[in-house]
Amino acid sequence: MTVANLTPEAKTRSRGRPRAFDMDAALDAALRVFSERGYHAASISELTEAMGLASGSIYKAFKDKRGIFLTAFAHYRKLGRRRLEAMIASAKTGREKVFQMVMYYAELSYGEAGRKGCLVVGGANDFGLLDEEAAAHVVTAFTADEKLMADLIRIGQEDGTIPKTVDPDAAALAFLCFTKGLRVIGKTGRSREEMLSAAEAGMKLVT
Amino acid sequence: MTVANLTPEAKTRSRGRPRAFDMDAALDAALRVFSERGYHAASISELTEAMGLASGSIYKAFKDKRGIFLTAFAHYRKLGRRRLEAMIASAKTGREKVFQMVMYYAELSYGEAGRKGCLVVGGANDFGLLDEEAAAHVVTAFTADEKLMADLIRIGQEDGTIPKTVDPDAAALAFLCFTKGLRVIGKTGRSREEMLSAAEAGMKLVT
DNA sequence: TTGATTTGGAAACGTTCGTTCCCTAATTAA
DNA sequence: TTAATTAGGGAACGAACGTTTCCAAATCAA
Repeated sequence: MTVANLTPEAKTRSRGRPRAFDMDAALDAALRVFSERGYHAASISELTEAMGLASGSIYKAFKDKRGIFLTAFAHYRKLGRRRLEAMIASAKTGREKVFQMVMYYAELSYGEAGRKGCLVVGGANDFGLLDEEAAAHVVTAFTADEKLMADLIRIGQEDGTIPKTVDPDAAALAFLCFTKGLRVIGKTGRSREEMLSAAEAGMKLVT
Repeated sequence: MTVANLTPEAKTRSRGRPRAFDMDAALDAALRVFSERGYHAASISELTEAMGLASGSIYKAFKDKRGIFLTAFAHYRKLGRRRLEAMIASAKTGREKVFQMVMYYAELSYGEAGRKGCLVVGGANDFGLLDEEAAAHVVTAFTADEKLMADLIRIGQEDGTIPKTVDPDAAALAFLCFTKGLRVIGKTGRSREEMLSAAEAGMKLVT
């Protein structure tokens, strides 16, 4: 959003009063509100309080409530993807990578993180009919996850840790459902042990 | 709600003007609004229009918006459970019963029904923090599903169609996540073929 | 220094929300 | 018939919502 200009004078400070707040911290706060309360139940008052900004400032930085959400959503995806890829990179075989991905979601699906919930899953629920654009962002997020999982499965099939009889696309979609379902159930307050044993059971999908 | 009295004069009509609208039809309409829009985004105006009732009448029949939701929620559960049990009853072996249960959700997870979404999944998203009572109803619904699935798995283990090596509780929770995840992904508009192949892949959970 | 530009913040705005009130209609009990 | 009771419906209400406006503060360009 900042530094979009790539011409020679790119990094020069823009004119006018400089932004005083930390954008990432503000988005983290917005994220928290949106995922705990959902898009519609999150009010501007809650957002201003959590972000530590007056409504006028927010409306200058983002154009409206939807803009706050969409920006926070992109921020959320970026952070999540980074963490997920780090976990996957730590695994050696394809099967282990798949397991790490499942574990990533399982670890987010209990306790406080579980109760906060997933912004993408919440978005799928909040933008069913109207707002095609927001819904498209949700689809993009799901599709990226699904494709990543399919790639990991194929890696496993090449290194021999996953049977060639598995249909990578069908299994990837099944995993997508499974991991997003973990996040749904996680909102209802399950224990770490339950979620981890469900994750282990889920690995049967690549058998 | 009506006919709660079981004393001798049970079935006598209550005093005052009798209810003119069809309660089940009204709840069906409320259901549609709530699952398409979510609890918070569903306005009383939308509900009155869909239910064909004035706001005054609604507030007399249910005490408030929350009351409409809770009643519609119970109605939804009753209908769903009935359909689900019918499908399960049509299957002979435990494994086939599990498959029918998975198929039940897969068939609800594409096209129009998919876009409408699941009221229980939606409820899990809409009542995260506040409203402990509503959240408890969601937990009850999930738990019932999970228990039913665990029972079906045990049936399969007794009739020999599901390996005894499967942990029924872990697998049931995994199936719960998987089927609720189907409903989440179903909101984004997948094809019947995709969902059915995901359902088939999901059956690996009882392997 | 001056002017242009942008941010920060608080107050104010119009709208819509959930809810209540009140009057009329329909039914039972006496 | 009359009184009591409950449902139906629409108008009205206060509150909260998302948004806009306006002014002071901070920075850059000249």
